[in-house]
Amino acid sequence: MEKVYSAKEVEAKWSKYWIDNKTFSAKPDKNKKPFTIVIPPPNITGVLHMGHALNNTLQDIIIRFKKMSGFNALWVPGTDHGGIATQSVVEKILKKEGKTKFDLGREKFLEKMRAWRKETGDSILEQLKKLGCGLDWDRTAFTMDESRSKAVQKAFIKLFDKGLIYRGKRLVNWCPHCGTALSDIEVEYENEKSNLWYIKYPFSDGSGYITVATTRPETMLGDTAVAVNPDDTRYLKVSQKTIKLPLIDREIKIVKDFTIEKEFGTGAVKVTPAHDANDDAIAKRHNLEYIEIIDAQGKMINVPDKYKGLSVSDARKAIVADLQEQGFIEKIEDYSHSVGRCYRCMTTIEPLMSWQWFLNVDDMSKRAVKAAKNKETKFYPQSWEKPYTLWLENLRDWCISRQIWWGHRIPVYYCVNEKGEKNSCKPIAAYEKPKKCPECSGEFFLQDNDVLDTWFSSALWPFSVFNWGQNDTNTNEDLNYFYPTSTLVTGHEILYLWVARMVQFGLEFIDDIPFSDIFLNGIVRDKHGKKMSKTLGNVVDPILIMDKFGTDALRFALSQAAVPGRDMQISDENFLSARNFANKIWNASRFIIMNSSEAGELDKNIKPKELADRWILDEFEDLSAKVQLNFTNYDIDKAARELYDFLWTKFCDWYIELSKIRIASTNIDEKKQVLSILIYVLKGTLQLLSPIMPFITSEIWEILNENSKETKIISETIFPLVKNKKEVISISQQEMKIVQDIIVKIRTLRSQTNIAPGLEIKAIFNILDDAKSLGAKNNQGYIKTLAKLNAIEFTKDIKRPKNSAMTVVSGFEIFLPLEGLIDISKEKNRLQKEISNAKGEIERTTKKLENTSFLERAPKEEIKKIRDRSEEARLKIEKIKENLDFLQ
RNA sequence: GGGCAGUUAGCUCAGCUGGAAGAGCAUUUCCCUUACAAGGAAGAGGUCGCAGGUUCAAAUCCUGCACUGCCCACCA
Repeated sequence: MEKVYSAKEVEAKWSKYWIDNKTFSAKPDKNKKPFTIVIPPPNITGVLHMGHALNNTLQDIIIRFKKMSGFNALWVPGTDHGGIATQSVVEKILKKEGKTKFDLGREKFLEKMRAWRKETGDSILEQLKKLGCGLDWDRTAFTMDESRSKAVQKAFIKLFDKGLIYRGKRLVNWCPHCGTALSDIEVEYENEKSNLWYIKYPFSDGSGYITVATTRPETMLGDTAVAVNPDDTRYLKVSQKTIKLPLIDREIKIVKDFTIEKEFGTGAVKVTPAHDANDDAIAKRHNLEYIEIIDAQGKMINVPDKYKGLSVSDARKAIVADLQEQGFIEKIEDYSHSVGRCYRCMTTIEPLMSWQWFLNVDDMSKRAVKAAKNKETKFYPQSWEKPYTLWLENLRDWCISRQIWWGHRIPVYYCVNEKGEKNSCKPIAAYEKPKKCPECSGEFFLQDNDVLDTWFSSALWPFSVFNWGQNDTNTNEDLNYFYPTSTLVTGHEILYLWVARMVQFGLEFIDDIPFSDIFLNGIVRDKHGKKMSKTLGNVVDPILIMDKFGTDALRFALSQAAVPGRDMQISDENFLSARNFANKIWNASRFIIMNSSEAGELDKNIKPKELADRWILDEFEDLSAKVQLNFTNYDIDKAARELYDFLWTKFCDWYIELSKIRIASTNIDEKKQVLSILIYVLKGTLQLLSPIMPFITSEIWEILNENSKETKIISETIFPLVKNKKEVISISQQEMKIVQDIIVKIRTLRSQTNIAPGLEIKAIFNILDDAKSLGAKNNQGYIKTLAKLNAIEFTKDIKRPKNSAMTVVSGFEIFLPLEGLIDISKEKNRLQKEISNAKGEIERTTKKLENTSFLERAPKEEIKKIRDRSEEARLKIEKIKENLDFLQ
């Protein structure tokens, strides 16, 4: 074994091994309990970023943990076609060639899309292999492959036939850049500095005007009313009047609506039903006319020639200028308000009227809410449940059609005549083009041009990956066994976009929730707390981190930072420290392996006879229980920290150091004993760590078992059983604490009196309390080794050795005779400081002990603890003072 | 406007079923001690955001407030 752990070869070896040997493939098996995770399918546009690295590391940890806990663990891989996002990437490439998708036409363009997918499609899955993910690669799915497409069709047809999917012309969120409608959650709102224009709308009868305040003056050409609050005393008498719209002189009414806030602006609102969601609602209540003035390209239509064809922003400038010139602008204020943008291209959304397909989700939403409230779907952390149910309760129908080409084409066919003109027959939803129209017996059909929202197929993912929808039955062997899946691990940013819809569809189609646990991970931020983004240039590439620090280091650093539901800041320091940890594990193992190979065959039976042995075994049991509990509760961060602390501090700094004296022993039995315990604890710890750091633990495990009959594959092993341990500190742990205290005290003494670290010296322990000193007496060997002493003299009432450094621990005084070596004045200062520390302790404790309420109400053990502490501090001061006198 | 998190050592964060303030990194001193200098030993560094309250006892429970970040909402 090399002195420094080199991750590269080890990682390449094991990620290949797991794939070649199908370590993580799973089939239905009645004798084992399933544990299933379905991957959040990354978009095929994607390259692995930190968010993926985190999300998939967490899933892999859970899968490996469950597998090693005896479950039939399955993790299904796959990718998403990504709808608008992916199409726009290819469109950008076309644009560089000076072409648009229309130059190619639908079929050619889709060919191009498929070619692009083939080329770059699954590269992210390759990166997941590098990350070590224990996925069942034979099950790799794609949202647009044959099986998944069939599932989409089946789902659509079912919903259509049930009457839940319908087509209508409605006000939708329209992205002029992407040229498609979007659902409500695909719009992101952002505050923008703008103006509030106050425009005078003259009454038709010439009796003055009413002023409206608006952020969108250009839409005035589509106004069909002005609305005021019915309680607004300023406008009590205006409702009989009409208004003559400036610039175009169209006559519009004044309506009264309770939603209008009197305090805002002038309390009078211009109403543009065809281009504003609020106005649309008002228009419905008051039966107002809809006038469309903006088209799908974001250009003005149905307006005077002067404005026709202008973009929205140009139209705004022109209209404001004209209004100003004609004296209709009362004033212009600075104003900041939120503007909706397309979540893919950040273009400002235009609300406009459009023919679209909608899905009525009322019933599914209610069922999803019920499932959450009954804790059938549980959230980790729980705080997400409330916003989740709130969102579901206030859902409007989902606009599922998109005017793009890349996606699942809507399986609806219209009966047409020979010229291709639509007949009035009812559209038909079907897998294939119908042969004959049931209404008119016509034989010509056209398929709907739109495709489905990419999230429609994503919503089917938890069961479409198990090939739901391939036939008339609603289930199959895989679904029966693996569905509902166990845990969904994802970021909260797609809680509504994806998670909620999977639950809705699972309940709708399978009549069961898709997963019981929803584990939400946070966002990975840079070291300044900024979200990583290409434009900011602060993106940390996980692949580079893997190459630089090792994949296990990346995984460990992410795990340690992954407090459920919380964002995390991460930087090279985290990875560096994790890499050092990997090296530490490597070297500890190296030490043990080197020595055990010299020792020959080891005892299988562990006979812990020494304090240190009992102690480390107790500590290991605690660790095992804690880590397994943490994994179960998705507290991956806690598990990582527990393992780090145990391995580094308890195992390496203490137990291995303590074991050295016995390893060096000439007594071969003694040597074998301690080595068998070292190996036992090391192996167990490697197992517990292997879900987080699978590569290094696999490698060490293999080396450890080189000549053994045990499996050489750590992933195939089962975790050590957790004994039902009480939450108390064991006797060994108490005793060990005393020994450690003594060692640290002596080392401190040595360090502060500048005794050369290598120099072995003698110590005198002057016993003050026989009972308390027993532990030290029984474990002198440890104290000598770790405190570098060549002898310990136990005495009572000794004469103080001349010029010695001293300190007091529980049960005795310790003297280090250092004739001629110590600086008397320095030693005095040091002792003074110890006294002042002890005095502080006395002050704190006496304050409590003089408090009668404390003595009356606090538990007895607590009072005893304080008394002991107080007494110890008192004794300490007394002894140090004696020594100070002696030094003088 | 509503909701949810967070505020602890210079930095990143643990601790929060109430009983002596913790880790990593950075920093100071010493040490290349035969597992590891990607290491070891010993230090220094905090009135736990502010103000009240409950309690014998509060970083931990309750109530306000401030700041930061996120989410939701029909902010014309």
